[in-house]
Amino acid sequence: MENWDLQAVVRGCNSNIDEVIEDSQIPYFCAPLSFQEDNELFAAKFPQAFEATTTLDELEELYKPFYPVFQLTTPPTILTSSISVPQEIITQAPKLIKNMEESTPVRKRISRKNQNKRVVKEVKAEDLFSDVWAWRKYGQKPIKGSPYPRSYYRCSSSKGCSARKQVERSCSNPETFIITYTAEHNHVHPTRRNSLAGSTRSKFPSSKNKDKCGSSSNSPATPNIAASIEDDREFVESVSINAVKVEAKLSEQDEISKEIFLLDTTVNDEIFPSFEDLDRKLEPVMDGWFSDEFSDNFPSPWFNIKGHSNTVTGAC
DNA sequence: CGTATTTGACCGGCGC
DNA sequence: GCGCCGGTCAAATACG
Repeated sequence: MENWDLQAVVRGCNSNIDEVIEDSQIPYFCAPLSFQEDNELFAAKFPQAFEATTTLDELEELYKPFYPVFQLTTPPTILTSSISVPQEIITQAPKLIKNMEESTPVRKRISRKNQNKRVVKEVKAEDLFSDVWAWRKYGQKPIKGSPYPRSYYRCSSSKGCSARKQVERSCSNPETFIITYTAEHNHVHPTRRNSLAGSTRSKFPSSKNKDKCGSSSNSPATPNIAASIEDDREFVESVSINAVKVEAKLSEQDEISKEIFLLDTTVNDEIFPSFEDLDRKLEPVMDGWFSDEFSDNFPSPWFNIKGHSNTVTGAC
């Protein structure tokens, strides 16, 4: 435990918050946001993700056949898991994605000047993981003026995604956490999260472990290319699958929404369990922890939820 | 063994 | 120019 300057602690509290969004009821886990809410929230937080770029436009053109949802016709069509991806998509998407990566080279270090897109949220501990994105922790630093360290996460849903997330316990209200999102996701909502209950480490199925049915037609390219194609296929599928969800949510019919959401998880049941399963498994873990260890052990360890891939740990 | 997390080192921005 | 500080990297470690 470090000996922190109390004055600095007081001075540092919330000093850098550009915008605090009270969001104590993020409904991502089992009751996903309505599409409208979801989309508006996403657009508000990551406006750049909605800006058209040349390459994205090309991708959009490619994907158009897969999301009639965005030009919704009535009644909503319930797509089945037999969604197929045309060969031209499979062959062109990797090139476009590669072009996108080349046109926006990954920066080794993001200049702080470029971090103007910052969204700050203050959430309760139990809402820390109610996030549709998959995050991978890459650093933790003690912050001057705060008794709690700040954890740094990057989006692990997509390679090359520059989205970042910082999590730190609020020193003014230790029961809440301040989450700062920087940069934006360069991909659609993930079709999976790495927050699988019951397993500390998430298992993104590696490309080599994927089903061989869909890729059987692919010639035995080099492993890297094969993996890339598989990744791109997954990305394309995620677009169409999310389109199904979008359509369902726009229909404003809960039952249909549920069905289609279930369909989505069925399509991806190799990849991650349904949100219902996820919630069911997570519930006792979270309940037990927050009622016992969390209160008993705070603040040392100030926060440590084992068994969750979005684990935030730290010590003073 | 593969993948996620931890943690010390390093780098760049910024204020003095 | 120098030092502080926040953010990121990457090797080591942990874990299933």
